[in-house]
Amino acid sequence: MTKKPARAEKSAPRTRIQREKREEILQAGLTVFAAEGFRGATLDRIAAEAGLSKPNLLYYYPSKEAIHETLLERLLATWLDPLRALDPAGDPVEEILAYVGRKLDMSRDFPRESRLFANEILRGAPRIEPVLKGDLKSLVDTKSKVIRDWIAAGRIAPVDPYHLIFSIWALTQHYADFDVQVRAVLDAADPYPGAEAFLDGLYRRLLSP
Amino acid sequence: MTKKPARAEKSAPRTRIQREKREEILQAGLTVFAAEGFRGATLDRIAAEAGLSKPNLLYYYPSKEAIHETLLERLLATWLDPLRALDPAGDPVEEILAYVGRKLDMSRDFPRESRLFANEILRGAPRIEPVLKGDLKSLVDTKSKVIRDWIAAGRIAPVDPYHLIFSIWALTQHYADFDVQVRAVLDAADPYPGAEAFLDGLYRRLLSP
DNA sequence: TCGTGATTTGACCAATCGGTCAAAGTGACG
DNA sequence: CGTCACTTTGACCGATTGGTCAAATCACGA
Repeated sequence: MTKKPARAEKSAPRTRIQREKREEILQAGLTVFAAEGFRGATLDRIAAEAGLSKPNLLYYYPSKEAIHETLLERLLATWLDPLRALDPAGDPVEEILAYVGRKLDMSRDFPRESRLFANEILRGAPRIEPVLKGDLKSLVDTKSKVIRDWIAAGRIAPVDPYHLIFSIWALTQHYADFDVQVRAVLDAADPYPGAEAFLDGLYRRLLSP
Repeated sequence: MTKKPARAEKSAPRTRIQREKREEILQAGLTVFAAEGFRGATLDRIAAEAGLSKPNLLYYYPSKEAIHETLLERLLATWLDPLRALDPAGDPVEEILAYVGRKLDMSRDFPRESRLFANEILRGAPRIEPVLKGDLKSLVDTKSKVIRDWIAAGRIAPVDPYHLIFSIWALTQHYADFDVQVRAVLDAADPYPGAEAFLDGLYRRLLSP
C-alpha cells in the first residue's frame, strides 16, 4: 500500500506552512468575497491576493465554496458574541448601550466580515438560513425576553424588543456596509466618532424610562 | 443607400412591442440583479425570467451593462424623492416622521430596488459614485441645514442631522435588504406593521424637544 | 546528505459566460 | 395580398471560469 500524497484538504493542518497558507488564503478570500460577492469573486483574484498560484490555492482548499464556507463558519462563530454578552443582571440602559458600542466597534474593525454577511443575506442566505432560524432566532428570543422583563419592571421605556435589536443591527452595520455612501456624503471624514455619539444619544433617549 | 435594420437599441422605442419588451426586460433584470448582484446575474437567467431567448434580449438592449445602467438611472431618478419632499415649512417632527414613513413604504413596496441599490453600494458604488458625491451629497447638505435650523429654533431636540438621515436610511432599508434575516427571527410574520410602530415611536421620542 | 513526503506549478479541460450573425418568421399597412 | 421593416432564433465564437493532473521542486528528519 502506497501512502497517498495527502493533500492539505480536510482535517486539521499538519505543518507550519499549511497553517500559515490556509490563514493567508482565508484573509484573501475575505477581502475578495466581501468586495465582489460569492459569484463575483474568482479563484484567480483570491489566489493573486494571497500571492499564490491557482493550483496552489486549490491544494489548500478543495474549492471556492470550501473557502467561502469556512469564512462563514468562522464569522458566525463570533458574530453573535456581542448580543450574547448582554447581561440580564446589568443596568438595562448601560447594557444595551454597551451592546451598541460593541456592534459599532465590529463595523469599524471588521468591515469585511460585515460585508461578507451582508452579501450572504442579500442573496437570500442560501448557506446560513438554518443558522438564522436556529441559533440566531433562539438567541434573539432569549434576549428579547430579558428586554421585556426590563420593560415590565419599568427600568426602560416600553419598546418592541425585536425591532429594538433589528435597529441596532441596522444602524451599526450600516456604517460598514454602506461605508462608501456615508463617506461620500460626509466628504471622506471618519464617520465613527460622530456615529458613536449619535447612537449613544439616540438609545439613551429612546430607552430611559 | 439601404436603410439599416435599425436594432431596437439606442433612442426611444418606436413600436408598441419595443415598449413592452423593453419594460419586461427591465423588470426581469431588476429581479435577477437584485437577487444575484451584477456579476452573479447572467443574460440567460434574465432572458428566461423575461420569457425571451438570449439573442432576442440582446436585440432590445445591447449588453448586460446597458440593462443594469438603465435600471440604476431609473432608480436614482426617484430614489431621493422622499427626502426631497421634506418640507422646511412643515412641522419638524411630523415632517421627519412622514419621511421615515415614505422610506419604509418604499422598502415594503420596492424591495428589489432597495437591494439593487444595496448591491451597488456594497461593491463600492463603481457606477454611481459621482451621483453620491454630487446630487446625493448636496441634497443631504441642504436638508441637514433645514434640520439644523429646526434645532436652533428649539423645535426638535439637538441631534447630528447627517447621522439622523443615515439612521433613517439604515433602519428603513434594513427591512428590505435583510428581509430574510428579519423574517427568520420573527418566524415569517410580516414585519412592517411592527416596524412602522417602532420607528414612529423611536423618532418621536428622539426628536420631541 | 539523502530520501520521502510536502509543496508548487505549467499545461490543460469542460462548462459557462457575454455577445455575434445570418437566416427565418411575423405583422401591419398600402 | 404583397412587401418591407420589425422581430425572433439556432448555431456559433472567443474569453473566462472552476477545477484537474502529472511533473518538478522544496524542506526536513534520520
